Amino acid sequence: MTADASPAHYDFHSVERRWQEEWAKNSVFTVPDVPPADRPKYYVLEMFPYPSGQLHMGHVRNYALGDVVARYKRARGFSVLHPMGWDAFGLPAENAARERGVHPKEWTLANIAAMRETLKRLGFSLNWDREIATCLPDYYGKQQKIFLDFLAAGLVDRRESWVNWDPVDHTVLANEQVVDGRGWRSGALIEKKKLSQWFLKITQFAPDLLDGLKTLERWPERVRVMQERWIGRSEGARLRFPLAHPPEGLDAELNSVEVFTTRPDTLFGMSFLAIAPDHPLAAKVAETNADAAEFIAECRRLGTSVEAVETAEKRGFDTGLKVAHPFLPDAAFPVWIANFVLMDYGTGALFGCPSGDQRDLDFARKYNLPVTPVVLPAGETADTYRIMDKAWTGDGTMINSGFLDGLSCADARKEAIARLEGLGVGSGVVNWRLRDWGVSRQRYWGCPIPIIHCKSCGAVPVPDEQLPVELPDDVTFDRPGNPLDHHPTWKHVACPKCGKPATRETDTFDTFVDSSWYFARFTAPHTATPTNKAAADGWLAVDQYIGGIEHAILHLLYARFFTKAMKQTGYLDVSEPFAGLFTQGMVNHESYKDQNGNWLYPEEVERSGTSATHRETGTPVTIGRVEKMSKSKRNTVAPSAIIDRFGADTARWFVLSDSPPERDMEWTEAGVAGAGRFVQRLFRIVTQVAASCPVDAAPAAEMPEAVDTLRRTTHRTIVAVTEALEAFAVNVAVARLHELTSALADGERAADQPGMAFARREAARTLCLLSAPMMPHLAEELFAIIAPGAGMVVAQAWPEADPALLTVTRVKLAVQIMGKLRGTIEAEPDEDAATVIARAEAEPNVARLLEGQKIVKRIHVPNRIVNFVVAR
RNA sequence: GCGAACUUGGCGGAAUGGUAGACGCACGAGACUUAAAAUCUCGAGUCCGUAAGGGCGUGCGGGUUCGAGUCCCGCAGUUCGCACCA
Repeated sequence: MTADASPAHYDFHSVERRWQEEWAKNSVFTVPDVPPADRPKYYVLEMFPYPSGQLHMGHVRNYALGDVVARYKRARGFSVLHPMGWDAFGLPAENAARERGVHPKEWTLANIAAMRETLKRLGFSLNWDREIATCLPDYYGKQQKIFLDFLAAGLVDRRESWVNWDPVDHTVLANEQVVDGRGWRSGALIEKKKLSQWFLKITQFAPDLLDGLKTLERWPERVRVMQERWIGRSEGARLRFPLAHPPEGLDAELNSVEVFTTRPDTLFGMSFLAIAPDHPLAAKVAETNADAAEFIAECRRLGTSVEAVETAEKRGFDTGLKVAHPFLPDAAFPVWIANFVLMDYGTGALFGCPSGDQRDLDFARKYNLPVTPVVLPAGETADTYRIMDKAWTGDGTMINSGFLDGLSCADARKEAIARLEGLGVGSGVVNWRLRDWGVSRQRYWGCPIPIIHCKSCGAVPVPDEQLPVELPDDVTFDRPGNPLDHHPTWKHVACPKCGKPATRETDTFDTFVDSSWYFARFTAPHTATPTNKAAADGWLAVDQYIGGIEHAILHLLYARFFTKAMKQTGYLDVSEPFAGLFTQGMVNHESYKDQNGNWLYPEEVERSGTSATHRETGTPVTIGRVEKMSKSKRNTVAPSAIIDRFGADTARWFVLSDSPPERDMEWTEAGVAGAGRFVQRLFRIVTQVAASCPVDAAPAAEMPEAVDTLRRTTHRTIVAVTEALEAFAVNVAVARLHELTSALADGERAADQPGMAFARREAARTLCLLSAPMMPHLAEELFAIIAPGAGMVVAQAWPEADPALLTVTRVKLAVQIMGKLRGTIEAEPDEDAATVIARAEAEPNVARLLEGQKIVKRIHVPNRIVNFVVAR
């Protein structure tokens, strides 16, 4: 499809390029680092992309939506910061290096260039001077500085931690890279291995991160709920169970087992103590007990696969050890190693109360451990109450519980904690599910952790003047493991403290670190320090953040943590990075398969009605599900190809048109084509108006009906589109613009009436201004034609509706009998009730149906409805 | 298992408790054309009826109300998130 030369055809290629150049030439989207004081600021940010090589439709939707907000707010008089950058570190670059021999840096920078090109063709109102790429030393060097400041502030820790180790690739894998217990790439059986790792102490901020959620009113409720659960605050008690007969040579630390419980009220129902397979005491037992060692090894193998966790039955190993009970001096309870106890939560040990916890009950039944009911539900009697196969987790009255008998569960919890504290063996505590954030990755393509390991001085921070610690370019990927480790010289340096030979840390940061502060860097991307305080304080928080729901937990939580930690270290002054969050839906597409079951690209398929055939071979094609665009299903549509065929405005208009932005949308050929037709139609109509209605056309004092109707539609549309955009209902705004377009086209029929030329120009001009956030190029082009000399659309204020044209002159009311519609009548606005009701009663169809009925009630809702209630 | 969201024509969807289906896509009829494309006009929830009009309609069952897509209770289905959290 090529643009033809006829004047009625809109040549989007040249027009779009021209306006993009015009905007760039005039730097219209440039804002200073410190927001100007004369206008309110507005910071719009979309989640920056990973430079995979090609922009996809999800990006187009995300950025089109952000651009609507940015351009709208600009028109409303805000000074808008709208930057773009690249989340440029990460594994795919290393994979490309290993598979195709391209250097990760080259690969990444080439991808960025390609994607930047496509983004620019889409005409987004981005401040390109602020572009950043996380893989450049200018960015990651500042990140190293922040890390060292966090370290000095006590927000960083180095400790041993379990990782998924791939023994073939010599690398650590993320949980999602372990499939069925094997490495996703090598297929090797994954081992659990302990490595020294750097941790960011996000748990220090757990209460702040939880409380902060309450202030995030413009976040989706479900995201807040997900984060709340992830942080996982719970109240309970910690207490120690001393070992009755500690084995010889046991560390004092292991003489007792510490347990966390939310149910200290049920302590008298205890029948065993269970520890995690990774618990230090389990390891101690395994030293001398081969069976225990075998059991632990088995648990670890199972632990790696997700399905195994789902279906694994509760299994345990009796260590033979016994513990004493703080409230029952005469009793002793067995210590089991159990596969359902998590080392990561609480203390890695629990006391089992089978009557009050389903897991404990299942475990007790399996191993014939005693079950003592301690909570009596209302309506049961102690003598006859038995626990069968369901534990009672609800409220009730304490029984079989010594000094707690007769208390409610809540009172018993308080009393139990008081007693534990009195005995000095435990206390009430708040426990958090949130764990510290391990940020070490054994990879090349990431931000180097700025630490030097010295045999005498330990882990020494790289001095500020030696920052950034740059990645060496001369690396090879011809053998497994981390290239930084194999590099002949890079890691060998002098210790900054003592000057003796030492080695650099060869781990790099988790890439989530890179994206945890980029929004702050955008406020002053060229400053020598990580942030410029005045810029950061001036622009932050981000007023509207837009991205996919897949980042609901990790990215958003880490960014919130970084903001609080950066506040503590003096980099900025806000507590929350994103005041408003919008999560947009995915872009889906039909998928296609040929007769042999191979996926086909949309452009290989010829659709006709409900069936499809292969474009070249003519063989039948199976139309599959509508699902997320993905390379593996080949159901992708490349934005650049769409821009080639239809132009940027059409692509943008379509992704904004039909579906509400928070929901998934389906990309269809017919849909884009329809959007393309609308672009052409608008162009035709507005150019026709410009040609036939004089520029100096004046409004008429007395407007004929058609003129009045068009002007009122114009002004009502201003209100409707404004409301829709404020509510993020872009699809509704699009619908209202369709309506105004049709009304404008209708105006031609009454072209000769007094004031119509003015009304049509007004409608056309308004249409340009209102559609500019969605179709900025077309809006500029048409505005230049319809409003010569008025300057660019990007320099115009958002239109204001004339209140005089928003009033209604006549209203149509529905007339109901018993709530059923029976007719409609017209009335003056706010006409008195008696007159309106009388007119309603006289409406022929209503009168007919009311014949012989007794009206018991007449309901009149002014300007809306009249409803007659009749006796039955 | 726990939690959340959603369910409206052939399709995407609209609708401060007040005329359900705006707007778009697909579809049908007509105009223009030698023809097609493009464009323009008109039509359309469904059933009965020539029509006027009427019955039924927002997943299912109940409730509140003069009036429910909208509020409340229960159920089903779909989707998403978390998942042995002591």
